[in-house]
Amino acid sequence: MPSHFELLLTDTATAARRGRLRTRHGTIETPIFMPVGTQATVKALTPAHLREIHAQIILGNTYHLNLRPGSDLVAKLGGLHRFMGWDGPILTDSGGFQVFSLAKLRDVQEDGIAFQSHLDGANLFLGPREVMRIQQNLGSDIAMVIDECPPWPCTRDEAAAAVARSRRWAGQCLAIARDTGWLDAGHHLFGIVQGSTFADLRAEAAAGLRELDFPGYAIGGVSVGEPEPEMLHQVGCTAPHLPTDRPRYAMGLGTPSQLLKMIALGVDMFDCVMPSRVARNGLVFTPDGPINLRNEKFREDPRPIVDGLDNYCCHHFSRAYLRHLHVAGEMLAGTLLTIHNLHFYLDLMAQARAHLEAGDFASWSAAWIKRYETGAAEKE
RNA sequence: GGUAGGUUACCCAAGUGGCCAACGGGGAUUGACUGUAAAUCAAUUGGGCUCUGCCCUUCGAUGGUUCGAAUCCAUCACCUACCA
Repeated sequence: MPSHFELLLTDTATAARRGRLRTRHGTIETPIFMPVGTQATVKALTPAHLREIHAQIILGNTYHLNLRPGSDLVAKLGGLHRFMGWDGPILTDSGGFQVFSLAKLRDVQEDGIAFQSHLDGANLFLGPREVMRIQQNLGSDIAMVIDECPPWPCTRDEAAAAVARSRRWAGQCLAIARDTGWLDAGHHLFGIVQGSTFADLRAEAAAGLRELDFPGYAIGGVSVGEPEPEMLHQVGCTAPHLPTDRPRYAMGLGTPSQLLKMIALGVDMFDCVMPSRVARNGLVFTPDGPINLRNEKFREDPRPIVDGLDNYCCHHFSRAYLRHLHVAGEMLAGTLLTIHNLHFYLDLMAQARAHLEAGDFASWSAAWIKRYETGAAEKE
């Protein structure tokens, strides 16, 4: 299979990579963070905002969009890009994670997963055939295979079963993508490595997917409640088993410092609801750690969240004003703080790319992480 | 001047003899948030401590009844409505 991924360089001191991925809607420079837009919107932002903070690619969600408004409707209206007014690349998650997050409404069967809609209780079924049809309807630039994402902790038998099932489903998804001309048309399909906390199962899962030859590979089954060291360990022992000439995507992660640590482990792509969700809850990121703008100490703080950071929020507004908006329940707070947090993440990735090119990624990253985790922001 | 009702913690507001430092809201303070059922959720909100409990001070003010009062009685202050 022709690769649309170009590995520009690999760091000498770490396993970090600088890459470039071509999609139907544009080229993505990696490492990259992808803002999450589950329901055909990155909550609180317009596509214009996303452009302004230099978002390269965003996420959508198969499960949610198929439930509402329905993928047939989206297809009828010209596909997800036109529907939501975003002409950049879109990656759609398959809904496998919803098996985990909506566990009470789930029944994992051999050829797919039976869900009960969290909206109205209607029965819904997602298998390889369904998720591929939905993602084709949506017109995803990068589709994800459907996988089984077991909770943490889980037994070795459960993890092994999830790996086997996920591998089988991955093969079926890939066959559909090939047979329908989806891949030839320039769309991508990523396989997902499961295996929970069992390194050998993850190696086995990676090998199995590698045989199938995917355009890209994701590390799944993380950010499901496990402690951070465990999460980093699993990412670290999965990445080396993935082909170097394909993009690697750690699903659902992470904090700013976690991102840098995972870049050093050889991961190229990330997505996480954290920056957008916590923004709406008043938490914002700074180079000195996160701060909770709701805190009384920011009541009269005239400074921007991050002095000198080049985004609309930091250019125009004080912490005192942003705190006021949030405390008063004004919806503009969600917009401005989301702009800041996502830009902070995207800017961090841009810095990482620059330092990879400059050859000083390791030292820069170590210093950045040290400053961030020292938590000077909280000690002011 | 008369009659009736009212005065509870930052605000609103339950509670009419012991299970009351006092329900419930709001506000405030703090925390959580990792492939989004989240503009959500949780804790705290009289003071002190040797803090899964104990002590002190509080329900307009003062005095009283009672083993025991936010709850009953008396007087006073203020608020509201109606009558003069």
